[in-house]
Amino acid sequence: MTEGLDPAATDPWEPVVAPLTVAVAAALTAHGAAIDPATVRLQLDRTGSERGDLALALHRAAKLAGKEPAAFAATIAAALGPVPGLLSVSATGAFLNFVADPERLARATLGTVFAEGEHWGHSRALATPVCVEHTSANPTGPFHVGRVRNGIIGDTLARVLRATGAPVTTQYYVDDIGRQAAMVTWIWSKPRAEWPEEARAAVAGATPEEEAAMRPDLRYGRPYSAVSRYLKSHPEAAEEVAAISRHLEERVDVPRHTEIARAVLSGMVASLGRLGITFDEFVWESTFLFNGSVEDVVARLRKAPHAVQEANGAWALDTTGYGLPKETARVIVTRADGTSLYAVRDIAYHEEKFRRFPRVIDVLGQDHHLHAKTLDAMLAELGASRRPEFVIYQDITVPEGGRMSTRQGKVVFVDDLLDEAVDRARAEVLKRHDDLSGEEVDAIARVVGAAAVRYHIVRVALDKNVQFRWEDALSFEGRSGPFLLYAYARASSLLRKAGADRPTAFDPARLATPAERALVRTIARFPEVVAGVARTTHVHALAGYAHEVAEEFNRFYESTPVLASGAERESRLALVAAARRTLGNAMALLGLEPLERM
RNA sequence: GGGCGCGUAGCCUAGUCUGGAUAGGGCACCGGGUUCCUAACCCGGCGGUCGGGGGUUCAAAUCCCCCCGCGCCCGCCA
Repeated sequence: MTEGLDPAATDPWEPVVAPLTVAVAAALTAHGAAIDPATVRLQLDRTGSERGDLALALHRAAKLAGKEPAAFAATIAAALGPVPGLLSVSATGAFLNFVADPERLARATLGTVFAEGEHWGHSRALATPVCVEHTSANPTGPFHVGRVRNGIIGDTLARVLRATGAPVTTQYYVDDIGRQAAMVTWIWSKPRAEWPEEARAAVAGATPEEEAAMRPDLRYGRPYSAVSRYLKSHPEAAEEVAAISRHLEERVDVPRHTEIARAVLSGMVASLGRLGITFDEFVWESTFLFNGSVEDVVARLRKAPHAVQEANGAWALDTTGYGLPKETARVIVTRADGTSLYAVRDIAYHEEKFRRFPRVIDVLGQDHHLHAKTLDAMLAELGASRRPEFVIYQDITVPEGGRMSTRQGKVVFVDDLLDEAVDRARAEVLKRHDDLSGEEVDAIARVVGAAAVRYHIVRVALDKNVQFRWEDALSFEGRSGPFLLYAYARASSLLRKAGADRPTAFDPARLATPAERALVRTIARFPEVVAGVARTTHVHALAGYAHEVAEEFNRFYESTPVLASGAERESRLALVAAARRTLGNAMALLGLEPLERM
């Protein structure tokens, strides 16, 4: 679809910005401030205001030229002849303000939107294949909201990278041999009568039939916290779990282990599916143990320049030279008994990734930050030529303090949140419609509920803790997922009523009201936003942009008649179609399903 | 104790990388708007020592230093 198109040409602002930066750089250079166009572009303020669409501060350039700033700005403004795409240039104090030609921008913007359709906003800037690993929670029970932030960030990032031309493979790394998975197997392979009292209590109340009907992650996950607590005070039981772990590592058959792990994972994945999160591949940690690659990594690490053997026979790596804090510089490679640790197995996994992908991105919670640095140091020690890029996000915290924790009972499960969101959405739908079937109502409620939850989590910057509060997570107003869906549905309704699904004929001169022009300017920024998110991994910026588009569309909608308008009707319908397309494409990148009506 | 991240109105949040002109939104609260295209909306109002102090600069929410608060990490767990 976009074949043959110059990637830069798909950004409607580009035909304005490119000649402008060249012209300004030339004027500055001619007046004693030698600055190249690239620097001008970087310093150009594109936020837009009532003063203009673009602005440039000239204080530094004035200093360079040895002139008084305001006078210098006036000189430059006067020196700039007509610039293609610009309506006016003015100097205010030491600032230069530029107003883009709105008709030209409207023509370029709507034209590009219609030409590119579902690829509008996308580019082919990043051609390098990339593996995005995210979520990777242990198969021990249902997802809580804290865990799912990883999946929402990872899935959104994968969608954005695909939209910028990268072939993306998403992976979920399943730890099927560690202590956590062993705990689940340990309890479920015991007769119920031999379970610790607290574990029995955790599963009480369900008949065998009810239990069999439960989704596997819910079913097998119930005794997990009780078992975890029990093991802390019962070393003999902890030893049994450790034995299971060892057997797994030694490939001794552990009855039911794989069956349970797979079942639990299938339930967890179903839960993520409700949020639109899917994976291309599941990678089982055990494969690296069984195919000999862990053994190989261990052998190479023991011969590495900074390898040291402890008195008890354990092997470690001194990573002091890699910038890790002194206290954590000694990384254990193998235990005294010779068995491997998670960090070492993760190296085998990453070496495998790099054999297949030139670029590797890992989405990790902040609790794994040190692990990420350690992994990087160990890969360096092994002479790896490529390193993973880490996308680190902060935790979701709860009002009573600290992050969510299943074991401490400070937890909200994804399914419970989604169920509540869908229930509330259903009530909202029923308030407004009596013409829909039960299935239609349910279908809308499912989409709206999922959008509310997913948007609530992506909207916050990665490096910020998200405070979880039910009422905020379930908001259908203001800066929310349903707000986006609502604007989309309104636009869809207009086009439906006009009987024009794909209006493409428009006259830019007819889009002259402030609301129309503001909407065009916002739509035009979409490609830049997508490219920026791909570059920075700041997926929350996309959530913010989508809200802006919906907001501008709503303002336009409230202030401007479309169907009942006269000569402007066709052009306004085209603008509605462009807004709907932009919103739809942005929502697709955010993993939100559009609704034609709600 | 050491390390990483964060601190913006009653609450949540954008902007910090790349310093610029009155710090954008949302929730809550107050006041308006529907014989008209979906009021899950729009318009107006209220509300800000950008955690505190110092520094750099013509200019600091943004850069540097110190301090305070919060989250997390510092396992031969994962």
